[in-house]
Amino acid sequence: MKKTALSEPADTTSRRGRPRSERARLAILQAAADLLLDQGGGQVSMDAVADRAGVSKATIYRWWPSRERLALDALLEWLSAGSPPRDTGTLRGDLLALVRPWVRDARRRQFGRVIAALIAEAQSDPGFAADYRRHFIEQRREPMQAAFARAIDRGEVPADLDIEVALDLVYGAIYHRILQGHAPLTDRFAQQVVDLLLNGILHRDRARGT
Amino acid sequence: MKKTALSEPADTTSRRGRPRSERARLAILQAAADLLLDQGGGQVSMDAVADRAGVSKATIYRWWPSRERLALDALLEWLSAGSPPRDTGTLRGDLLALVRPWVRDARRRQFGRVIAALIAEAQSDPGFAADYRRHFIEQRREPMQAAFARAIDRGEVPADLDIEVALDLVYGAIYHRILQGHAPLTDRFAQQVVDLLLNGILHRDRARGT
Amino acid sequence: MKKTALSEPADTTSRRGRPRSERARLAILQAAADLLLDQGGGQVSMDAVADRAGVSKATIYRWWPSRERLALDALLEWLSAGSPPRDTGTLRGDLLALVRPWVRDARRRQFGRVIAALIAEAQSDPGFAADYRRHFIEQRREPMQAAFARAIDRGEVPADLDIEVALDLVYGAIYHRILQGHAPLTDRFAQQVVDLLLNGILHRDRARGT
Amino acid sequence: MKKTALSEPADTTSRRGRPRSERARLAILQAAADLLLDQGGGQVSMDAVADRAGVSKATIYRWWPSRERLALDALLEWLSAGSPPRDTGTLRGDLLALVRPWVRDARRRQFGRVIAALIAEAQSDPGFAADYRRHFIEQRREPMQAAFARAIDRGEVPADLDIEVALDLVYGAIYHRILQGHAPLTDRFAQQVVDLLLNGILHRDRARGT
DNA sequence: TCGTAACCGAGACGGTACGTCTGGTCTTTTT
DNA sequence: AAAAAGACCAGACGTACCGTCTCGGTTACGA
Repeated sequence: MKKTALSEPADTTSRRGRPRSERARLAILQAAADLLLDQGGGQVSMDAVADRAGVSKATIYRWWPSRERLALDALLEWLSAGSPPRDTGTLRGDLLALVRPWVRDARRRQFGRVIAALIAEAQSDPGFAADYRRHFIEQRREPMQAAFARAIDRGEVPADLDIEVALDLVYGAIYHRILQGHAPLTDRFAQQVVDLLLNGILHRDRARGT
Repeated sequence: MKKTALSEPADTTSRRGRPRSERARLAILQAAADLLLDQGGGQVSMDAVADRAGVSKATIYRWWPSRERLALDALLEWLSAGSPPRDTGTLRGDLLALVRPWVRDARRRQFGRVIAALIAEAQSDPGFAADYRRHFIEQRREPMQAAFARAIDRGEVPADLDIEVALDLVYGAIYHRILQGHAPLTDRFAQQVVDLLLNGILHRDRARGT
Repeated sequence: MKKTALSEPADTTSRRGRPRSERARLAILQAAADLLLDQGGGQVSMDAVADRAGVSKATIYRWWPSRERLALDALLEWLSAGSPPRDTGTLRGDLLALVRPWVRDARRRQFGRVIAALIAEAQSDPGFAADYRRHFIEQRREPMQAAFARAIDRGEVPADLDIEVALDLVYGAIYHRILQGHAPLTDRFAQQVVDLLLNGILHRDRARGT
Repeated sequence: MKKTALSEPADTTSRRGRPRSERARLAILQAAADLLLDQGGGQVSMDAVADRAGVSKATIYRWWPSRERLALDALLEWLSAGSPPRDTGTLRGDLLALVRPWVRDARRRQFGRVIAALIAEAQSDPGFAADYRRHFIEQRREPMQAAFARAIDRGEVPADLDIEVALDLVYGAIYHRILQGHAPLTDRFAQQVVDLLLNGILHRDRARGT
């Protein structure tokens, strides 16, 4: 299913009048995505999108309520080839399978800028925050929650583990590097994060390597 | 050390000309901090600050190159009562001593908005990003790095621990909750993060491979 | 012909998009004219005009490139009730018919200030100078040139008269009093100027009345 | 006597304290004159003069009350080599002797701009207007008034001639060309103005050459 | 001789206005 | 009905000067 977009006008079962131009819709999303990933979040002005898409500003505002909503939609369209979650048999395998593609996406062009702009907007627009969390955050947390649940079923981890906290450690660390940029975001880093979370950092009673 | 501000005129040993008005400086920082923490990052317009501080825009621009630099400076001034790092004797104690005050600061009024706005700006202004990291990120990482180093000295954790990754797990998790707002940021959460990092999440009882 | 204004959008045969608001145009010109003639040329700040007209500055700048262009346009609108040139049958009558209304206009409120400000601006803005001359200077010179031409046809003055110089004597004297203000600008003065120009100041050999 | 300047501090008979720096005074006047005649009247900002003269703004304001006063003073200093009025024996000779040097001065670099700016300022500053007229206008009218008086004594022109109007015709025409710039200001023009004024433009009974 | 009054440089300060830009809305004509 | 065009209001942006002020340092008179 392609259209998870936010631009649906409520219900659209009534079919009166001129139908919506698919050409315009795609041009707008494409222009927005280009601007997002080339110039960064701050450059997605409605004027710029309208200009680049050959579309009038009013047309954009008819379907998207704000710049950020459009940016989110464009980004979702662009990311939509999401990896289907896999069951590798071990928690470590599952986590790496989930984390690595995300790390690779996040390393792209101006991804940090885009995410940062979305987060910033989410701080002051509750409506947008809800959409953002649902489409961006929860969508990635859910498969990882399932992986943890499977690990509990397998007896790999204690049943009283607070899964939410564990998720925050994994995604938090990755987001931290994306946003703060104090150190590079590598595959090796992703692996280190997973291993540190699984094993902890304290010495064990008996010799146990990382 | 009090004045870590960004508005210092280099060195100022030459004392020619009218001296800078401390009154104006404080009024500006206060006004900026108020606006930041009351309305959120996006409301710190230069006009608003100038108006509220009873100061001319030109005076602000003489000392701060941009809105964001001013916001950062105001925030640093506001946070300046930093807790001096303590040595509690255990890594767990040290981490909690560092993390808890930060969590409490971060829970305040519109802190998330402010941080988010600063991060967003740092994405596209390298000069600002450098200042932001130096004054905001590194300043908090350093005492925690020292805590980890002490733990290694004590033999509490393996000497080959990658401290940077450990830091990212702790601060990343906290920042994640600050910014994404998907779950509350409590003292209990801070403790869970520390314990999970220290002990890992895997069962300990029996022999366990990686 | 009413609209000699400078704010015409070239040709505008294409009628796409929202049409220009005549209400805004008139409000701007009225506000500018009021400020011009009440406070004098220097007080026509764009902010003041925008404020008084209840219009955004951007709207003004869309149609007028500069404060001075706007001032000129407002003044032309205000003066537009121009006297149609008359043929009185004698050069003296024609000149007086042309000069007297101009003298009366020029005696109004802060006319000198306004003209002086326009002239000052014309010195350093060639584009504005062209408009200024075309709409302000030439518009008044042309009917007087015609009057002189008719006088030559009638044999009233020599055919080799340099009309331009004669015009400069008449209008120069009037402008001089407007701008320098060293003596009052009266109807009597206008008549003296005309008579002096017509008869010269040297004694005539034999009796010749004024 | 060289110093007709406006910057005299009242009376200055008390000679206490540091005497005024002649070096600074000259640097300021020179800088102002340079800016006036190179860039035109509008560019004589106090900051620019202070900068170019290597002097503090406060020093300028201590001796000159405003930008325009300084500009006038600088210009007078620059023009000071005034031609002493001559008696050539005929009115025509006297007028040409007075008008020609003035025309040559006026043709220089940015003279029009400078005069226009002074006139514009004089419209709204009565104090400045008085100085301007005294030093600029009257200074040039007086010798011409004397020339006309001599012509009346000689019986060259009627005793009831209104000299002020005659002066306005001559100077008005020249100023008109300086300020409006609709036609060049040549020596020939000056001569035409004088001759037209002397002889009038109407046909005479008998042949009389220009 | 030496205090002191006036000067000078530097430059920060509160202001005003500039001209530009973007966001979001509104009003037409065209499809 | 929807799209395209584009005018509109609102208001922040960063800059340039204004004229005032507070300094510290420097003359050169006059007690």
